[in-house]
Amino acid sequence: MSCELEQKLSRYTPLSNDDRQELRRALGRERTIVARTEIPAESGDPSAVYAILSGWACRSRQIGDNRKQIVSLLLPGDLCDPNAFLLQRADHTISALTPVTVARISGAMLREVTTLNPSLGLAIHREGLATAAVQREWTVSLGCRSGIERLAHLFCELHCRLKAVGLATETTCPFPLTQHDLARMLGQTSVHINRTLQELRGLRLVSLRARQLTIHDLTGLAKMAHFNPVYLRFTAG
Amino acid sequence: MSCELEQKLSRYTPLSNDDRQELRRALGRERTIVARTEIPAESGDPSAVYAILSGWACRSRQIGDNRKQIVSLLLPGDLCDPNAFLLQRADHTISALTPVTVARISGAMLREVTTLNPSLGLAIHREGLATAAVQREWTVSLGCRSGIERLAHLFCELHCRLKAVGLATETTCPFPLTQHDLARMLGQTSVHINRTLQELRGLRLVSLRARQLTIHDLTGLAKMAHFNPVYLRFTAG
DNA sequence: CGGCTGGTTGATTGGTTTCAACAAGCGTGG
DNA sequence: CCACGCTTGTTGAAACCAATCAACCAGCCG
Repeated sequence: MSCELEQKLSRYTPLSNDDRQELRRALGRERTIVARTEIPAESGDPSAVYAILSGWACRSRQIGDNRKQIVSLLLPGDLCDPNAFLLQRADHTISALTPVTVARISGAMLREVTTLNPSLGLAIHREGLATAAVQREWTVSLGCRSGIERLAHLFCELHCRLKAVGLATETTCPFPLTQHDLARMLGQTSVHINRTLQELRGLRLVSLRARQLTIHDLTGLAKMAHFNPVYLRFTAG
Repeated sequence: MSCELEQKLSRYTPLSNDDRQELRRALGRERTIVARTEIPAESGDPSAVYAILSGWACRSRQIGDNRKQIVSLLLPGDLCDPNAFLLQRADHTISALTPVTVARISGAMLREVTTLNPSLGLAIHREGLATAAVQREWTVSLGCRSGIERLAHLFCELHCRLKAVGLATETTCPFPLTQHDLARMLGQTSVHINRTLQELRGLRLVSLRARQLTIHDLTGLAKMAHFNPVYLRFTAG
């Protein structure tokens, strides 16, 4: 169970040993990206995807000269289609927030594996649905959650996603994002993120120190965030 | 060219007469939904999708008792997967904003048609990519565009999408949304939408009367909105 | 040590919400 | 037919949340 992708996909539908072996076979060309640099588009194969093996990355979009919005976070076990940005290379980038390792899955390999192993195909399809649901939920957060609710919701989402791939305990998870990153994700300034963070700490809900998030009251946090994990589509277990 | 879906898909990749015929064959069970009511989930076939034949609909998400966010708009020619909300029926609904007619495409039919007609498969795949890009762009708008920029961007997006299916002229398009709808889309109150709308009119960029949008200065509007249509993935023509 | 990044704090400004009232359009029923 | 209610749009004043600007602190690393 070394591979987070394998672990995550098995949370969408049960995978046999054969499925798991095929998945490993599909992973090619591993590469490392240094923190705070852009992950270059895969030239040649427009239907290839990257699997994030370790580290955190993000999709972001620049508006004008001094505005930048992080539109999604990519965690270990996530799939990202760089083809989605082939057409818009000018203004949409995927970049590493920490040191990141990725493995390429070619379009041909993807088709081969998903037709030979329907369970894998189903799991990958559900992964796509979950990704879309996360994106919608970010829209909801930005559209109608208050500052403190947004932050609470993000913490719930990330804790849940990381726990699904074995990278979080019941109460803690790694949290390499800076307050500036959080600000660009949640549509606020880092100054205000800072104050909101203090408020959450004051309410004894979470604390964030030394790149680690500790959740003191998950129920309270979820309630404040109006967080309902069903949209992430993980099955129990 | 009566069907908007056909017209839209042909904007992603050229379609042969056979492709078009197959697409028509795939459309089943047409049904009508009255304005301001929910479109019920398709029970039974979780991989079936709906094609919007006419009218405007939206996906929306309720938070608490009095907050509601419209997360996406569904226009004629759009596909929507009601399976995406099977798992979260409680809090995510698709509802008609105007009278709407939809046609069901069963999961089996979808697979059959896309394997027999690769061009159709490609076009539908690209449609999915474009939908995801639109969702990301809404995230960007809510995250870092000002009130007036958001409204300008939405107008550009909708005009472009409607023009792609032949429902808009160079300068006008139907616009059945109320200011309250706009507010729930753009994360603001209808009062503020009202004032922003007046500002856009004052700048001679657009006017909105009698359920019709008139764009007086598309270049100016796009500039104000930081609108770049490439993300919609329509090919020229 | 110096310089850098990331975090913290305070004072001020400003964009939006909220609340409240009112006008216009429209379909319905007395 | 007009009255009535309902939805949609419009306007003003006050309150508030978050941005801005600016300064400062802590930790880290070359």
